Amino acid sequence: MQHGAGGKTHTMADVAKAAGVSKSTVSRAFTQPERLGAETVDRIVKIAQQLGYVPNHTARALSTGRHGNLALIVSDVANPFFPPLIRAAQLQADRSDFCVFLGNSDEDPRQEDKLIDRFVTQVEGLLLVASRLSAERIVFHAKRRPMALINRDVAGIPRVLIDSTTGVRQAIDHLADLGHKHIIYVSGPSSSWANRQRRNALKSAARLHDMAVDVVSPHVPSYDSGRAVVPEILASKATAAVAFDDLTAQGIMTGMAERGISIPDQFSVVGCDDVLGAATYPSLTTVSNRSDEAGRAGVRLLLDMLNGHMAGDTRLVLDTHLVIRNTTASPARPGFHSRQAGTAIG
Amino acid sequence: MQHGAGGKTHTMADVAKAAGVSKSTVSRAFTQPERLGAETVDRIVKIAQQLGYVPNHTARALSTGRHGNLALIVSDVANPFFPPLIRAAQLQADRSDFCVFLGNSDEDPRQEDKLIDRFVTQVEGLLLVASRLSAERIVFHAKRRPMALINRDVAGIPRVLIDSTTGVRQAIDHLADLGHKHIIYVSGPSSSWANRQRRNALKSAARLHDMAVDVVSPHVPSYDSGRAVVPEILASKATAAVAFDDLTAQGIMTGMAERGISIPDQFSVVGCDDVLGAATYPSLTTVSNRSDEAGRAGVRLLLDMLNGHMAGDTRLVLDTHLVIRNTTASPARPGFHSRQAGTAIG
DNA sequence: ACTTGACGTGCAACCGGTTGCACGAAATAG
DNA sequence: CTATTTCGTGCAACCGGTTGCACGTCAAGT
Repeated sequence: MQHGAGGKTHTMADVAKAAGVSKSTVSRAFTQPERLGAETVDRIVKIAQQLGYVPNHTARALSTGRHGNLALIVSDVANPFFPPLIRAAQLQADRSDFCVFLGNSDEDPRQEDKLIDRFVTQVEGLLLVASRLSAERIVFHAKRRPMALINRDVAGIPRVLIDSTTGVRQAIDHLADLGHKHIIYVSGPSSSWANRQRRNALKSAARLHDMAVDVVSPHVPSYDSGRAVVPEILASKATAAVAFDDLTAQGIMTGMAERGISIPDQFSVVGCDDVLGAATYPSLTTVSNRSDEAGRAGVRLLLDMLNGHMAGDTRLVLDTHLVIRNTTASPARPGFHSRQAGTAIG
Repeated sequence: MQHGAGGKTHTMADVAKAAGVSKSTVSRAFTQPERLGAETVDRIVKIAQQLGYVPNHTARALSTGRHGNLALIVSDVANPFFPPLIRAAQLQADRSDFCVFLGNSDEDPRQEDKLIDRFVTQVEGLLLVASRLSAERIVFHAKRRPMALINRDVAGIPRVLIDSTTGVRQAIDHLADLGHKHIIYVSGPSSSWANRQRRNALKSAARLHDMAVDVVSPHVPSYDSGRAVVPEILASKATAAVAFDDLTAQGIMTGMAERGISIPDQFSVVGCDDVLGAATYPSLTTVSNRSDEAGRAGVRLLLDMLNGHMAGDTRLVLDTHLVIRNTTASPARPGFHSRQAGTAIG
């Protein structure tokens, strides 16, 4: 018999019996081998191997309080912003032999509360990404377990923030250089911290260039709503649009194309988050997001806390920059040709 | 004091003391309330609520063997194919109050083995998606814990398979109807079960229509490799390409556009997996994937097993269909204009 | 040669629940 | 009115590890 062929998992007691020692000794053979006789450790390890023994994570967690698990809660797994973040967090956790629970709040604070309750007794730390919870709830949960936040700014909780401000400012500078005098911001959900930040950055940067700014707010950031707001965009005098995210921007591009409006010749578009890479055509000018770095940093922060380094009021800010591709150009000269449908190339 | 304001989690013993009963009674108040006096249950529940008591998942798991957790292991979280699947699996698990561990094998069988070892003692079931493990390893792990597979066909293990065959066949029929006589398949990784399936389906369907088939194999399915293989595609006489997945197809579209070749007027492209929605321009004709259904079904299968319904050799096949959008058209008439760069519209 | 200490290992309690069994009281049967 | 269930609850063992403390042995210290 080899490698637990029986199917059942072996326990520490099995190993102890087979090795002719006590449970404690087996336990120590794995956790503090230096305190045991070298040949004892060897024998135990070999026997354990033969038996296919794997220490029971649950039992260990119960007695030590160290689960080796952490919970990662995001608002929507399927939103392309998150997967790279999740992947990076995963990888970082893996380096410290941590397992990660994934929770999907579906943008619903109550669901988020429920998930936390379900996780809280079996993880050492919580990592909340773009949490929709109230600040009070966050603080409450933070008292139960070590916690870190990503893209949510609550004083006293260690957090890492992706700062779109720098990137958005660059975008406005870029548009100003090209000669745009009137732009429009297509905003995301009002509850989003990132949305507030982007809108504000855009407005203040535009003010420096004496640009006019319109704002249109779709219900939810998506391809469809981007496409849907195109008429509203065209109703304004803007010559360029900055969208809350790339999905929205892509929708806008499609909407424009459907009306025969050529991008960037007749209208410029800038996205945010760079989730599409250069995959659109024309390839989208956008603001980088660094979500993978955020994921990595979030986990690192959390793990540091668990190791006693009280991170206290850490506030890690990752700045962003503009990625210039092919959806921005100088505005069409007035009179050269109008933007209205019908005048476009067939 | 309310709601565990102290910060520490309360234990069952605390509740028992506060309610003047024994631990067992508190336990039963939650697990089998019908066996207790109604007012006793009420009192305990109320007190538990006041204290902010949450049953310890870990302790419960240790004594019952029921963790209420399951592990979901995918080959690459960041591949757009997976997030919808993960999301659906998540949701389905949530309905049965299950927590899900997410594992990322990064296409590496050893990493997958490692993850399973780490998970196995704290989950009730394993769900492997597009596993890169050998059949032997899969069978081995399946003996330790209930297991289900997605897009991996191992006899004896319950599995759900997304069958691209039907969709690919429809794609070929569609191209044949349009008048294409020569197509090219841009394949994915050779280790991929889906790739083998698609290539074979394509070849046999093409044979029925007397179509010529070329095959080009990129190293990894991605936007970049799609873009890179365009010269190779153009070197063949094919008038249409079927790509292993949408990312590759999108890369091809870009590569074509860069050479001034108009899609679908001068060349037709079909993707697979429908991960981009209608988000490209022109919107991509592709084969549906139903990955969300697969995720849901996988979890359901697993949960059924846990409830004693021995699923035995279940083999659930989800067929697919062609989604016709705007990247396919009749091939350019020979002589009307050539496909070569330079002749394209400015 | 006798004490002292280091070293290697075992005992048993503990982590926080669950559960088979037993026990006393109340309800029903005879 | 006693005999037998039924009902509600407590006791204590158990799940599979970890860990403080104690014990025995052997080598070094004096």
